[in-house]
Amino acid sequence: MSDDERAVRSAQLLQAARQLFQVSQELPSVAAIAQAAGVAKGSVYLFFGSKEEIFIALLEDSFASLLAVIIPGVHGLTADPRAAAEDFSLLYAYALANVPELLPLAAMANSVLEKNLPVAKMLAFKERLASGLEAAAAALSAGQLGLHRMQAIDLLLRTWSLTLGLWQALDFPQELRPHLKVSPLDVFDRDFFVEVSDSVRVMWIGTLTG
Amino acid sequence: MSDDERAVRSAQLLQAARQLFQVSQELPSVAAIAQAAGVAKGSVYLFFGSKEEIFIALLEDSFASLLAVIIPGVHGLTADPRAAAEDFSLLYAYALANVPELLPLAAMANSVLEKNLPVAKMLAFKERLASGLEAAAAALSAGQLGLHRMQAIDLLLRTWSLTLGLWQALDFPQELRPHLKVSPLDVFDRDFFVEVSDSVRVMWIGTLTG
Amino acid sequence: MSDDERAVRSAQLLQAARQLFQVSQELPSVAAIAQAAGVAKGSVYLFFGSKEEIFIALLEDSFASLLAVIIPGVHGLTADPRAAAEDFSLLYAYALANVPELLPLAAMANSVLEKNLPVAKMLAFKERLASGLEAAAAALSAGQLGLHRMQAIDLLLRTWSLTLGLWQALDFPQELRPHLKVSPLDVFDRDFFVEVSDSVRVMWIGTLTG
Amino acid sequence: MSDDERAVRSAQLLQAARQLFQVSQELPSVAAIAQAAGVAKGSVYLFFGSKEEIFIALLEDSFASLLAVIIPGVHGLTADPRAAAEDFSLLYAYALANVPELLPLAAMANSVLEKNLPVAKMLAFKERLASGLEAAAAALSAGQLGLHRMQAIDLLLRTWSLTLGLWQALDFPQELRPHLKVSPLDVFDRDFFVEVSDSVRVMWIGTLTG
DNA sequence: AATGAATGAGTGTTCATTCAT
DNA sequence: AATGAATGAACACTCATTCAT
Repeated sequence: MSDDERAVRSAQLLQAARQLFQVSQELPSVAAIAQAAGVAKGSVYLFFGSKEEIFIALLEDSFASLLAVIIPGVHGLTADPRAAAEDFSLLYAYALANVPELLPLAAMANSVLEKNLPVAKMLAFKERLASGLEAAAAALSAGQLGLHRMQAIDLLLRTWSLTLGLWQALDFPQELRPHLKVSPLDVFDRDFFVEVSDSVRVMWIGTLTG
Repeated sequence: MSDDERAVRSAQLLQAARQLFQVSQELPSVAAIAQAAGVAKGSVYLFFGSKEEIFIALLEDSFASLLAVIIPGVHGLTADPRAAAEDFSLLYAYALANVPELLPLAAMANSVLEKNLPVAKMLAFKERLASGLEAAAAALSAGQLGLHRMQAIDLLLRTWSLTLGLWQALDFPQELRPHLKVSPLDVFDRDFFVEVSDSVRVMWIGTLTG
Repeated sequence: MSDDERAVRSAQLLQAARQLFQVSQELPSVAAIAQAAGVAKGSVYLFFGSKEEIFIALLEDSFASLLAVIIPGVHGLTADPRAAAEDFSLLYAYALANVPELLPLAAMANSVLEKNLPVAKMLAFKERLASGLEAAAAALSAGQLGLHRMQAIDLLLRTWSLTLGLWQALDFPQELRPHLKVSPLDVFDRDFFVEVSDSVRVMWIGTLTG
Repeated sequence: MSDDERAVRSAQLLQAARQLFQVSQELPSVAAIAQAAGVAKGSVYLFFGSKEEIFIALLEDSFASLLAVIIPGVHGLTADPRAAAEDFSLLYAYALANVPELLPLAAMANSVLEKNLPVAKMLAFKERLASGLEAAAAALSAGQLGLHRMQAIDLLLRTWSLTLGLWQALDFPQELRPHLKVSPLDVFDRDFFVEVSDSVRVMWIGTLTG
C-alpha cells in the first residue's frame, strides 16, 4: 500500500472518528469508528496502533488546521499593537470555530488520551505540537511587531492556554444551557468565541504594549 | 446520623480520595477510597451518590481552599495596577501550590467528572463555582483598584482559565520529563508556578492599564 | 465471607469447570463456567485471579484426589517386589480412572495453563505438586519395600511421567477412534488403563528387582 | 510448481517455524513465520492448509529425525540386555538433544496442534507416526535382543511416552529455574537428558530381563 | 504463483453500583 | 448505619484466513 493510499485511508478513519466525537463528545468505541468508516474493526489497527492513537492523530490534525490559518495570519499582522491584537483575536476565534472538535479533544489530552500511549508515540506527539508552536512563533516574530522568538513563543503558548481553559470554563452540556440565563450561572453565559476574542485581544495588548 | 457526623465522614472520604489522587494522578477506584478511609465499599454510597460526585466534591473543596486565600488577597490589593498585578500573581501562584490536586482534577472535570452526573448535581456544582467566582469578584471590586463587578468577574474568569490551560500545556508525565531538556520540547520546559505567575501578572497589567 | 464458605464456592466453580472441560476437552470460557455454576461472570474473579488459575486449581485438586488414593496404597504394599508392582499398578490405574480430567488437564499444563500465570502462583503450584510427590514418596519408602526416599521419588516421578506420556500417545479424538482398528493405527489401539497398568508394573518390577 | 520446488519451499517455511519456536517456546504467528521465511503471509497457505498443519509437519519432521538416529541404533544393539539398555539409553538421549524442538512440540500436540485439524490430516499424521514406530520396532526386533514385533512396539511406545512425560514434568520456565535449588522444588532439579537416560535404561532392563 | 490488505469472530477482565443482611 | 458479596455491562485487540489483483 502506497504512502498516499495509507494517508487517504487514515484520513477517512479520522474523519469518521471526528464526526462521532463531535456528536457524542465522548471517545467513540473502535467498533463504532470502524463501522462509521465502513471498514472492519481489525482494519482500524492497520492504520493506528491503538484507540488512543486515533484521537491523538485527530487532535494533531485539528491543531494543524488551526495553525494553517494562524501562521499566515500572524505573519501579516501590522506593526500597530492594538490593531494587531484586534486582527489576531478575530482571526483566531474564526479559526477555532472551524475546528470545533479541537478544544474538546485537547481538553481530554492529559487525562484520557495520554493514558495507554507508548512513551515514544507520546514524545513524538508532543514534539510535533512543540514544532507547530515554534513555527507559529517564527511567523509571528518574522512579522512587523518586533517580537523576539521567545516572546512570540510565550505569547502563543499563553494564548492557547487561555483558550483551552476558557473552553473548559464555559463549556456546558446541553441540558444545563437553559439554566445559564439564571443567576448565578449567568456569569458563564457568554459566547465562547466572543470571550476568546476579547480575552485574547486584552492579553495581546497587555503583552505588546506592556 | 446528624449532619455534623455526615460532614465529618464525608470529609474523611474526601481526604482519602485526595491523597490517593495526588499519588496516582488518576481517579482511584471506589474500593481504594473506601479502604483508605477505613470503611466498606458500600458505605461510600451513603455519602456520595456516585464516584464522580466524590471528585466533584473534592474539586469544589479544593477550589474553595484556593478562594479562601485569594479572596482576602484581592481585597487588600493596592491601587497601583502594576503593584497589584505583581502582588496578586505571586499570591495566586502560592495559593495554587497549596492545593496541588486542584488543577489535575479541574482538568478532568469536563471530560471525565461530568459524565454520569445527574443534571441537578451538576447544576448545583456549577452554581457554587459561579458563586465562588462572584464572591472573589466582589472582594476584588471592593478593593482599591476601582474595578466594576463585571470587570472583576471577567478578570478572574480569565485568570483561572489561563491557569487551567497552562497547567494542561505544561504538565508532562514523569517519563517524558527527561526529554524536556531537548529541542523542540524545551519550549515547554518551564516551572509551572513561575509561568503562571508571569502570565497572570501580564494579563492583569494589560487589563488594569489597558 | 468465611474461609469455609469461600472453599465451598470455589469448589462449586471448580466442579462447573470440571464438567465443562470433561465434555469439551477444551478450556471453557469464563462466561461458560460462571453460567454453569449459576453465578455472574464477575463473581468468578472473587475466587480466582484469572482463568488459568481456575484450571491450575482444578489440576491440583484432581492430582490431590489421585494422591489420596495412592498414598495409603503405597504405604501398604507388600515386601514382595512382583506382588507390590502388581498391586500398585492395578490400584494406580483404578485411581486414574476416577479422575478422568486429570490427564487431559495435566497435558495442557506446560503449553496452555502456565501462560499468563504470575510467577508466584506458578511457583506455589509447582511446590504443592512437589510436596504431594514427596508425601507419596514418604509413604512408599515407609512401606516394606525398603526403598530410600530418593528411590521412591524417582520411581513415582517416572511412573507419573510414563502415565502422562502414555495418555498423550494413546488419546485419540472421537472421530479417529474408528480408524484405530486398521493398520497401521492399530498399534495405538489399546485400552489406556490396561496399558498404564502393564507398563507401570513392568517399570516397577524393573526398578525393584533391578 | 514442481513437487521438488514445493518440497523445498515447504522445508524453508518449516525451518523458519522451527527457529522461531525454538526461541520463543510458543507457536509463532503465521505472519512471523512468513516474514522469517521471506515470503508473504498468504503464500504460507499455498503450502500448508492451516497454521496447525505447519507445526504438525514440523513435529513429524523432528520425529523423523529422531527415528533416523534411533533406527540404525536399535538395529545394532548387542544381545546382552544390560549392555543394550545402556547403549540405547545413551544414544537415545543424545538423539533427543539434537532435536530440541521435538518434545515441546509433542507436548502441545494433543491440546493445541490437533485442534482445528481436519480429520483426514490428523489421520494421516497419526498413521505416519504409527509407521515410524513400526519401522523402529522392526529394526529393534530384527536385532539380537530377540524381541517380537509386539514387544518391540510396546517397549518403544513406552519409551517415548516416558520421555514425553518426563519432559513435561521437568520443564520449567526460565523464571522458575532459580527456585529449583530450594526444597521442595529440588526434587525436580534434574538434568533432563540424564534423567531420560537413566529412566529409559531402567525400563529397558526391566523389560528385557523381566 | 504470489501478494498483503481486509476481515471479524472471539473473550478475559474491571469496577461502579446494589441490596440483602 | 454499615457491610461486602454479587452483579454484568462494556470493549480493545489479535491473528488465522481469504481472495482480488
